[in-house]
Amino acid sequence: MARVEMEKTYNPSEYEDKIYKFWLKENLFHSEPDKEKKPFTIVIPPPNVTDKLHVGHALNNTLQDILIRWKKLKGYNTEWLPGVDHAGIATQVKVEQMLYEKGIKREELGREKFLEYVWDWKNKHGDEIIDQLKKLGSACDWDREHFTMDEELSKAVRKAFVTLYKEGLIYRDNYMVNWCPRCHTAISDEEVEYKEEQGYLYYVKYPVKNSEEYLIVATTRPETMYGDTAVAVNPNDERYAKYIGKTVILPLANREIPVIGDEYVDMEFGTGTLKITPAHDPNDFRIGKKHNLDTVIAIDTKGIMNDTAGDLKGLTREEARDKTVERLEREGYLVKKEAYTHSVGHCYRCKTIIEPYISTQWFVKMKPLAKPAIEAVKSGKIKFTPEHWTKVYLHWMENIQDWCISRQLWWGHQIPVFYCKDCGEEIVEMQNPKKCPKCGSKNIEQDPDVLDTWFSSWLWPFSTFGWPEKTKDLEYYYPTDVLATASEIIFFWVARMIMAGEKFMGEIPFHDVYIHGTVRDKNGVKMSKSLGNGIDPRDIIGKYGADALRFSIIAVSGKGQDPHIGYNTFEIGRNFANKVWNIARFILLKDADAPKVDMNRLNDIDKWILNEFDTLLVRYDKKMESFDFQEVAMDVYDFVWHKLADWYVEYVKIMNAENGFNVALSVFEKALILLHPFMPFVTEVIYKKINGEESSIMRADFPKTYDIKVETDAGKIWEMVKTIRNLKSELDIGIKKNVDVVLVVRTVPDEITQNLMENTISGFVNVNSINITSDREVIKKAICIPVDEYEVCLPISGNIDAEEQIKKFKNEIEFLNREIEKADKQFSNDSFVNKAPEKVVNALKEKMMKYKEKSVKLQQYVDILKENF
RNA sequence: GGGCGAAUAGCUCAGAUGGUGAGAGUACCUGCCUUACACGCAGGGGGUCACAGGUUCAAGUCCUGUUUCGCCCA
Repeated sequence: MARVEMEKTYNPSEYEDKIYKFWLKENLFHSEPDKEKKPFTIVIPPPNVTDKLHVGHALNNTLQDILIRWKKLKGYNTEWLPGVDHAGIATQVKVEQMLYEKGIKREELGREKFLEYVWDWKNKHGDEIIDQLKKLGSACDWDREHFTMDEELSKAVRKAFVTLYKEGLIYRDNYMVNWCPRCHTAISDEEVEYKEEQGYLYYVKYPVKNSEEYLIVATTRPETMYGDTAVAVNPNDERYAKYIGKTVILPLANREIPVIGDEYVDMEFGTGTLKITPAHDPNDFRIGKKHNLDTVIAIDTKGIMNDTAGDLKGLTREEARDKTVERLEREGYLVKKEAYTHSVGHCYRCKTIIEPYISTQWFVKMKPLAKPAIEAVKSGKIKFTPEHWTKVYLHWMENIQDWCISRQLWWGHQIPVFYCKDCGEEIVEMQNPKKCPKCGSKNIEQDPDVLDTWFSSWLWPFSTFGWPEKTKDLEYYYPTDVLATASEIIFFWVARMIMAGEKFMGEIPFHDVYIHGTVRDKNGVKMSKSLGNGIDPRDIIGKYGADALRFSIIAVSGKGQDPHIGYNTFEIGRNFANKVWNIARFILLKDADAPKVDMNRLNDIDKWILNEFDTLLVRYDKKMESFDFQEVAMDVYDFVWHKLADWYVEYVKIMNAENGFNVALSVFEKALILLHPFMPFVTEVIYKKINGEESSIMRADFPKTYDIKVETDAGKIWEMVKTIRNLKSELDIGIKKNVDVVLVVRTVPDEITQNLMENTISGFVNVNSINITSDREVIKKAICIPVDEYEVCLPISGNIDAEEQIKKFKNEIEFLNREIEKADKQFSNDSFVNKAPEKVVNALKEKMMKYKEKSVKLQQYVDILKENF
């Protein structure tokens, strides 16, 4: 093989784009159904089309890429299907803002024209996150990239809607929903974020009609009082039961409302009397229905007070609250206000405070859908990792509420329901109706609302493979294998996908759900745009390289733990990539040739590194199967850096071992393959340097073990080297100064071992001479340290700090004796000897024998030091 | 209010089914630009494993409680 010239440090930006283009050119990410091969399939959690890559995406996609690349090396037909979702609210808001800056309102444009603008925006900006995924090195099958608004996927959405509608699982109802006054649409329960907020509990007098008495209600939202239609008390409450059936006067509005009894009222809370505002509170809504109360809307869809609020009309909710409190106080109705912390719902997209609002919306009945999805997890068909998420999933599923799927937006899948304006018929079919099937009228109108984006995302694992058509792809790739995502969307998406899979495919969508942590900054705060504490992955890739980003983030992400990340975190990966690069640089300077490893010429050191590799390899697959990526990454790191580079390559260099170079290259190349899923770029660059520009590590065979199966002396040799280095340092002998070394051992080993020991040790440390002897007299004129059955001795001529050495030895002896004493106690304890596994008892016995031996030797050294120095 | 997770070296994190001087990376100290690498090499210091009980021959690891932090649900 030709000698290869390489730069001193690895420069990722010089290679990464080129390598990615090569992979694309060679079509290495693409998969076609192939009955001869087993598929391994992942569908990407589709990022939002308006998104930009953040470190959380980097973690999420690195994990998926690791799985895909590993399985590909293992010989699977891998398919990683990418794409983005249309993000109804977020995208519409973005485009509205853009138009607003140009002075255009969406209402002026009309639906069709507006949607043209949205598509235009999507085509211009929608690829940003896709480009970033490519920068990361993601081995996505771009030929199968999908978008939730594609014609194909839109058809799937319609099929799902029509199916559920015909089965009575989708219904329309006038119901209280979470309304976002800013986005001007209903949102689902899951899209509401609750936050603790500091507010007040206002105590307000409601006078009882024809009496001097009054009831005091406590409320956090006095501005809603214009919509009150009752005051409720608990019928079991002795204080108030007598008022039930009476009438109170609503202050300011001067409206008469009844006092009702309902056990829902918490007697302990506030004063024990509750104002009921059915139009603006979900609990009140329920009570209102139960008691047939009037519904008075006081706040409109934009969060503005209406006529019922009298001259407060036109004010925002916040303004109205202040004004109302002011008036109540002035007119003597306000008893007091006290500070009160309560949980307030906000829109997850725009953070505006949600206004509960009664409106006509479309809902999905969830209970029947949840049943098989619960079973799928309970039976173990679907497994969550880490396991504790199972409970979270089941708890939510078992208490599931109906899903509000209509959104008052234009961007999205328009609800495929048509109304006959003449006879009122509702038409829901796969094809748009030309006339009313009931009365024949052509006066037909489609529901103006669109569906929740998640109503398309929940079909993602099969809609992307062609459902509802029975395609070859669907048959081959479904069910997919693993879904990797963050815990935030277990409800939004994971749970719903499982329901949809069971409902429409009759089969689970994946068998493993891997939940990774949320990326946080150095202070443990979740990274977010609004806080400005996020690190842009593009900066990291520019500065450190994609491999460094990937490796580092895996290295700090414990299974399911939230990683804390700062810029210097990425040095882990960058330094490692450089180390790998330099190992290659060193080995490839020689005419190394892995296939020419002469297995008959292996010495103990060679065998040692091959053994170490085998150990790594066995752990590797096991840990990958259980999603312990951090452990795998650190295992590979440890092997490559601290075994291969620090000892073996160093050995080959020092000894200029010819066969050793071949061994080094052989092991290194295999290690590269194991590292490839974590650091795809640098491993590919080096692989090409070894195997030629047209080769690809992605086509490599997964390594097999060497199966050497011999114990070697190599570990002892490394121990001796470290001991001598340490002694030189402690005795203030310069590291470069040559010393004489004597290895004392009861039985001198055979000549081959002797030579190996002498040559290797004298290579690793500077020595004049090195001798192996069974003559223990040596120790009398030397400083020694026991290493296994050997005593590593440096004969001492000059002055040494004997006191220091004596102290060190004494400490060690003390420790050893303490341990021996402890162990003796255990051995005399019957329950230990009887109950502990034999393996443990024997191991302890053996260890104590070594400890005793060592203790005796050290005591001898102390005596000698005292006498001679 | 209920549930879940975390608490191990200054910092970021590891520590299968309990088994015997608690590990890594960083940062720190001491030497080294030793022609693969200063994004490096060699040597070193640093931890009553949050706290209090308990189970056990044996607890960082299991149980109970407490504290602090984070998340989810209502």
